[in-house]
Amino acid sequence: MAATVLWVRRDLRLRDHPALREAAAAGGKVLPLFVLDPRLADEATPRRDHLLASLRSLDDAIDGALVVRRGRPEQVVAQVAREAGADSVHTTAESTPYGRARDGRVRRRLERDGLSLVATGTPYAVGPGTLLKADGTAYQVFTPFSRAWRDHGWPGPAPMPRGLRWARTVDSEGIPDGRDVEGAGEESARRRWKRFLDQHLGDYDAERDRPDLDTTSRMSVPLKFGELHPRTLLADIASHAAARSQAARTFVSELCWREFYADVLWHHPTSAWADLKPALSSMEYSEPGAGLEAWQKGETGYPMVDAGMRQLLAEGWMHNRVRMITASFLVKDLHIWWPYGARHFLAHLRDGDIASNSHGWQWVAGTGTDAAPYFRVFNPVTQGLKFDPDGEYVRRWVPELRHVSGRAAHEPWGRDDGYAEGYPERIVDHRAEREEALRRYQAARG
DNA sequence: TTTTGAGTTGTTCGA
DNA sequence: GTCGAACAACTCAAA
Repeated sequence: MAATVLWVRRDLRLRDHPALREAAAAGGKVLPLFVLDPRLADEATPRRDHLLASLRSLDDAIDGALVVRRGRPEQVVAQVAREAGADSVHTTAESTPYGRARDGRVRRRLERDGLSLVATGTPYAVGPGTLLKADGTAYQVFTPFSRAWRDHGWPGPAPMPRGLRWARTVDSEGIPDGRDVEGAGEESARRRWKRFLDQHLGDYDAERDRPDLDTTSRMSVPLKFGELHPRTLLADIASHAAARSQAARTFVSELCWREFYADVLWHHPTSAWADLKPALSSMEYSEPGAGLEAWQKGETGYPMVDAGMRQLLAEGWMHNRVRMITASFLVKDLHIWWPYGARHFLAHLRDGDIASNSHGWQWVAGTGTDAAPYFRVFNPVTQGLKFDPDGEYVRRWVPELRHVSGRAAHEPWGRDDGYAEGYPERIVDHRAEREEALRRYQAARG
């Protein structure tokens, strides 16, 4: 019997995988294919490193059955389907502008050959575009969306298919060499998740905003690559002893933010790189220059900002609270248009997700759906004192400040013990730039 | 159909 | 130190 192709993309797992189940249900062997699209795969980024490591992990888990081919998806998928003698290609639906356009091209190409592309499931508990208000339009505000999302509910995790057999009839080009990445792959993600459930979920409400404590789940990366499905996480939380706690509700709410932003992008594809709301289109921005560069390197002279930006470069990850602080600094202290910052984040984040990244930025910049009010300007010092109360996070990432003990590390200036030691002076005065930001927003609104 | 009130991850100021 | 008000505007759902 002919094989069925399972075209995997951001679903690099075996558990809770409805498209895999559908492919297996077709009756024949399943041929798992990953296409290295040169448009994405040639960029030397932390995300690519993670992708390759995760592919190796998946390939190991299925005894080397993964077929990896390089090229344009519409050509490669059709070619592999032909080689395998398949009459259908199964996949998990994608909802980003790039993914939708690509899948449309692949679908049309396959249909020309008399084959079908069958999309089952999405990387979300509730597929983007599913929830609409009573008047039939999309949600624009998080809270009503989250109520509708909870009320809608979701199915339990998909069981493993029975009698699954992998096809080994098509040659693979192999997975390109890449840096070894710690924690890539489904099993590793599951271990991290179990540890979070056992040790940290109960304190999530109290500790989630603390970048000095490594007690968040860090599930953004596994969710980005589909090493775990959010449905799995939601089911595990529902059966957890702390399921009814405020901590659990808060964690579920964070998952919902991810789903909300995917939904917004579904309805507004151009919001990936352009202001969602035209209200601030006349906003006066500063040209990115030395300020952008200092921000990117973590040399602004504001310890909390610099710690975050350096963590990003070193780890390919940044604590969510610090993402808001650093983003606010670029947009409101340096007055630089948010896509410059979003692009930098996306270039370095292992979890870089177009929907969450762009809309998180637009939330800070005040240009998005359900955006923060324009007068909400983060104070990098106050935020540091509040969420890194002992200065541990700052000292971890800004070694120049290691001799400044305690919370004083957030305000190293004006000291007579020579704090400088190579740490830059503040590139701007926050109080003055806050006023300038408010002035520009006022002018743009007028 | 229209009105009303709640919501939204912050900061600053002044009592 | 602590606390409430002010800082707008707009979406959404209930009344």
